[in-house]
Amino acid sequence: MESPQKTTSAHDKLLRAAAALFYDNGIGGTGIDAVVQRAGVAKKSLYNNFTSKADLVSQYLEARHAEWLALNDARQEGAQTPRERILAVFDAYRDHAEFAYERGFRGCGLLNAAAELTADDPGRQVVRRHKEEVEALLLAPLSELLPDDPARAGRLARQLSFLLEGAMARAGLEGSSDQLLEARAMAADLLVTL
Amino acid sequence: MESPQKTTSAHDKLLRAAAALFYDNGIGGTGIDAVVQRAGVAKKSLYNNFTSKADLVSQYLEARHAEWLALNDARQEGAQTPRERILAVFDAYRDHAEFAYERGFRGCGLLNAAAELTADDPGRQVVRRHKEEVEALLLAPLSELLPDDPARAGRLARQLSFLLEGAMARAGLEGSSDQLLEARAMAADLLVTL
DNA sequence: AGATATAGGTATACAGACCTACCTACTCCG
DNA sequence: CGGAGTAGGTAGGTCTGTATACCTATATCT
Repeated sequence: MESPQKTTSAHDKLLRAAAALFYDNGIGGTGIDAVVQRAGVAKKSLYNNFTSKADLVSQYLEARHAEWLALNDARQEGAQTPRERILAVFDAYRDHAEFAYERGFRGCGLLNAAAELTADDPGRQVVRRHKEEVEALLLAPLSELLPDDPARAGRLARQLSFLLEGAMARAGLEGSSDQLLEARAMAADLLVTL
Repeated sequence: MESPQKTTSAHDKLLRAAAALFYDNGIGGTGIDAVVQRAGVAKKSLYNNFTSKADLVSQYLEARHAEWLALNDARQEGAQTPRERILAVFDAYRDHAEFAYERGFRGCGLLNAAAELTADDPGRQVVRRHKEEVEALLLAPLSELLPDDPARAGRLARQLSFLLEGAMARAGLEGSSDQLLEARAMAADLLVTL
């Protein structure tokens, strides 16, 4: 089987430790030794569960994406109208921002990672997929609201996703997640005319 | 005096080389040796002109900020109305995006650097100042357009700056600067109602 | 011209990176 | 039970990074 949870599998402990350190100090700024020390496991265990640091990074990115999806699903549960489903995406982003580790909020972990990965790194693909998925989640309700104008729905989805991304980038710079609330309010404003 | 241009001062050669390498490979991904080799300069010269790599990074960030300001000034020359002055800021960002080195476009160098710098790094302060300055450049014409509603002008400036930032972040991910054109069009749309 | 500062170039200290090796111990499973 | 797989722990190997030292050569300034 995959891993029927022995105590708390070394794999999970490593991923959790890597998540905190990668987010706080950056990927390049985090050494293998720091990860195993924080995880409280032997270095051997790391290389039993991951083929390399790049593999650990890749799984870290996937995990953060999955983490956000779960938060979004939870928010979508409570959303009824298309308009609420759009704002739920903004709420999910804000929820995700609460995942700050000890060094404080530093913006979107996926975006930060992409900024530090080289252009050909496979990890960037994960980040691109994430952003596409978010945009699709914005587009679906908009298409419902504007069934006769798909072009406008597409432009609006893109605009909202830019807004979200920009708010996240600025939030990371300032170290606060207030910008995500602002962005949500802006999105709500844009939607009242529909 | 400062440095009355001997031939092409080592300081400039180093900054130019660092700019290309930092932008293409990231700051952490760029070693001192690579910088001096590309600059065609001795390592001694680096440590004569800069106290450390951190100093080089800091001056790199300042230089990119100044570079953008120059591009913006040029664009503002041709702008007459407040509306044009706002769109000129978007144009300047697009101009700046054309500063791609051999590895292609990778988004806003300042934002990428901030993503990879730790929370307490002084370099982040430079990036914050840059973003504040951009937002101020957006706010001034909006205050002219909305002299009786400064609150709305402020919100709009912030929204436009989020739009710009988000487009830049996405553009860096995709490796293309088309998103900046989209953002300019969105901004133009938002301004027609004023 | 002579003094001072800057530059080239190589060698090197010193730390930290990623990864592997070896040995021991526990646990799972037929 | 006995063997295989996973885990802990330490040690080391190789590479790369930042920064300095030393010596020579060139350029600038009085």
